[in-house]
Amino acid sequence: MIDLRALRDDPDRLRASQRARGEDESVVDRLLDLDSRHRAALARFESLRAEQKSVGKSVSRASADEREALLARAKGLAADVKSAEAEAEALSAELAALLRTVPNIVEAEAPVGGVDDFVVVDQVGTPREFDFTPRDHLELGEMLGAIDTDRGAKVSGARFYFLTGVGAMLELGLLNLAMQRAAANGFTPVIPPVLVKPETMEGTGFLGEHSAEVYHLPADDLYLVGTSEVPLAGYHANEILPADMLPTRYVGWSSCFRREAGSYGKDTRGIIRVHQFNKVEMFVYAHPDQAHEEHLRLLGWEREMLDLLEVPYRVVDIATGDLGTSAARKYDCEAWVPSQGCYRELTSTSNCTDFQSRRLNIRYRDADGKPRFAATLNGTLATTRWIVAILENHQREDGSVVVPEALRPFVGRDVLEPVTKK
RNA sequence: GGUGGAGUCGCAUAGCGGCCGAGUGCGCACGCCUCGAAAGCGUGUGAGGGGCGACCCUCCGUGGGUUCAAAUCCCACCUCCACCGCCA
Repeated sequence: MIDLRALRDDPDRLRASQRARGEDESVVDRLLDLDSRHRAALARFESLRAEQKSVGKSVSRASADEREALLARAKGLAADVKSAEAEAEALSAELAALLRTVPNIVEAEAPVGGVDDFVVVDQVGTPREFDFTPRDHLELGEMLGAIDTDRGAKVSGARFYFLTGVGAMLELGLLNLAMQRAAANGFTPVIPPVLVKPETMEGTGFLGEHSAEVYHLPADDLYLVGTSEVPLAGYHANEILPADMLPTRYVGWSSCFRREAGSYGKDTRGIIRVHQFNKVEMFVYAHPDQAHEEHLRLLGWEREMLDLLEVPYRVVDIATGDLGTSAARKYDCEAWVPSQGCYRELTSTSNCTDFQSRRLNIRYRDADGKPRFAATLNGTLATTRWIVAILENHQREDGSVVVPEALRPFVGRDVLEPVTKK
């Protein structure tokens, strides 16, 4: 949620942001209009209410003969107050509803444009030259006895899979390495709930344009999270954090659930795009003035992980039109996938500034003792999808896969050997 | 799932439907006292919102209701505690 008072002072800032996102600019004037009507209604209600209170008080002190008249007046006022309050509340609800549809204001430095207008910030490593035809991750996974999508489909349906044997070990190793690195960097490890209440899901901004992506359990009115960003953002909801607590860094490990609605026919093979996967996610509560620097630090930690896994990747500055609702700026790291001959997203780090904090009411006490909204940031340290990049980039002609050095202690072996020839 | 109890301004507690429209203790901050400290004394001490301002409004788990007036009465829900049952 954006800051209404800041909007009053500088409406052009939101206009520019909406333009950059390719979103409706007229919302600015509708907001300003609703806001002033709301404040007028509120003033009306408040003065009537003040009068009602003072008249009400005088009722008890009044003599018997004054009483009748006062009571009549008080009754009249009660009715007026009720309708004035209803009017103010209606406008307030309308304003809040409109405000909820407005995405975060983008960082001025973010590249402007759509999905394809990202800027490549850096490129690390070069795609490997194969002197044989590289296999894709699913073929490798099946040879290694690591990935079983047939049985995944049998048991749970399309976009589900089993990780078995070295596949399971590889995933655990990857996630453990990520947790271990994050802990070493000062993050507090967290295993959060993966079912959350509506207000938590709403607060993180996932029930807007992405609501079709989210699993909902109607019997309990709970949502399955698509990332541990959701419970980690809710963790400090409705709290005022002491100033010296910032930045507070958490690293969450959770299963993630996504409906992948509307992606029929896209990435149907293997485990690139699935309904359930595991993810290690960094989540930081920061001082708004330090959010940008913290964002770059998160990117740095993501790159450290990718470096450890020895896969070629590039860093991409996402364009304004492709930013999520809550993000003011977003960097993705994309790893080279040999079988596809292109880079695919492995990490994503967003600076949500105080957008989520406003919705979730997450504050900190500033130096002057006043509560202010904190900034929130998130970034990926490992996901199931990384297995794709690891298998494909480190494969050998016979279908075996060399385990990256850093992963070996966690996986327990140097090379994954095929269990079946194909 | 059942029965009983409880949810008040950081913590702990008080609170007859209006006259305290939230009191007291602790904690905290500042001041006095002191060579310095402790103790003692004094003052202050929540959040959100509106108004140029004086000020005003909202919030006593949440949401409804009764009333001129509700922390206080009624209804529903949520959470916590205790015990019982069921499952592991």
